[in-house]
Amino acid sequence: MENMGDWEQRNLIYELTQGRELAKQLQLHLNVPSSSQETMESLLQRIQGSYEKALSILKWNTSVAMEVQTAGLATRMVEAPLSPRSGSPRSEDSDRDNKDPEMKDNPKKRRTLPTPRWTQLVPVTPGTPLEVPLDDGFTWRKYGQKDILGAKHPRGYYRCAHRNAQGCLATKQVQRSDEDPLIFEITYHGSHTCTQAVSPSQIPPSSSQENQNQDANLINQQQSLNNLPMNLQKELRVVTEDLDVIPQQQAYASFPDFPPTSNVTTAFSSSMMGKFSPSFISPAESGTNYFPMSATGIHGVQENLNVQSSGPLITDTISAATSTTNSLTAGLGFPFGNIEFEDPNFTFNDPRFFS
DNA sequence: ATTATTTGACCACC
DNA sequence: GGTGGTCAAATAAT
Repeated sequence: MENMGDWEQRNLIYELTQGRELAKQLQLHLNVPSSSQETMESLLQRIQGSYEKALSILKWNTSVAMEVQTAGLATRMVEAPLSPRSGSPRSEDSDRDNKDPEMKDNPKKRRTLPTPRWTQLVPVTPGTPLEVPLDDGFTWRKYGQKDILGAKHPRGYYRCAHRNAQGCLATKQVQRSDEDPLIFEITYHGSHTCTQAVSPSQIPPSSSQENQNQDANLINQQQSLNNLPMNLQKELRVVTEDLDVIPQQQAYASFPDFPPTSNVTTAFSSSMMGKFSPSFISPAESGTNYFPMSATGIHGVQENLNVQSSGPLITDTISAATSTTNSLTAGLGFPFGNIEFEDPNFTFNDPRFFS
C-alpha cells in the first residue's frame, strides 16, 4: 500500500544497519580463536536474515502484497483476514481500537497504519512435556476464551501480563487449527511496549546465574527468531510432519482444550515476536507465518537453523516465563525501540496519534 | 493471601 | 440477532 512509508523505510534502514553491525561482530569473532563456530554461524544467519528482511521490505513496497517467495510454507500476507474488528474496548483497552468516534468521523486521520497484526502457525513438535508450553518470550495472561463459529476449537485470548503495570497493549489470540490439531494459529495484535519488548542486545548484563541463562536463551531465541521466517520455511514441512505423532495434550497442557491447565498457560505460544515480524511483513497488514516450535525445542529445525541450544534453553525460558518472570526479554530484534511507537507499533490510544 | 485462569455476561459491530 | 472480543466475578493454583 502506498509507497515506502516512513516506517518501512526505517525498517529497511534498520535491517541494513543491523546487517552491517552483525557483519562487524562476525568479523571480530573471526579474529578471536575462542569464538565458537556456533556463534559465528548464528551471526551469519542473522546477517542473512537481516538482508532477507530488507529485501522483503523492498519487495513488499514494489509489489503490493508480499507473497511468499519461499517455497512451501511461507510467510504470507493475508489481507487482514482475521477478525476484522473487535468488540469492545469499553474500558481502557485495546490494541486495535480504532473506533474512537473521532476516527469514524475523520477517516482521513486513519491513513496511518492499523494496529500491527500477524498470524503464526505454530506446530508442536514431539516430545513436549506436559506442562511446558511454548514460550515466545513474553508473559501473557489469559483473559478470555471463546468458541468460534466454524472452528472446532475455542480461541484463547491473551494479553500482555504487563498491561496494567506498563500499559503494554499487546495481545494475542491462540487457536488450534482445525485441520491439524497440532498446529496453533497465533495471532498477535499490537506490539509490546513493555520492558519485555526490549531487544536482548539491549539488556544489561545480568548478574544471577539464572538470568544469565535466560540471556543466553534470549540470544538464541532471538537469533533463531530473526531468521526463522525466512530460513525456516523449508523446514516446516518436516516439522509438521513429525507432529502428528504427539498427543496434543503433551504439547499444550494449558490450551483451552485442556482443562487441566497449569499456570503456565500464559506463556504458551509461538516464538516470533511482534516486534520483528513487521520487518518482513508490513505492519499495516496482517501476515501469516508458519512456525515450528516446541516446548522441548525446535527439534525439527535445529540443525538447519543452527539454534541447537534453543532446545534446552527454550525449555528453561519457558519455565521461567511461566511464573511471571519479568526478566525475560524478547523484543527479538525489534528495530527502533521507542521510535517505533510513532508508527506501526503504535497503538491508537496515544492522544498524539489523533491530533 | 496473592495471583492466574475460567467462564458466563456484556458490548460493539455486521 | 449472530458473532467475536472483552470484562469481571468466581474459582483454582501457588
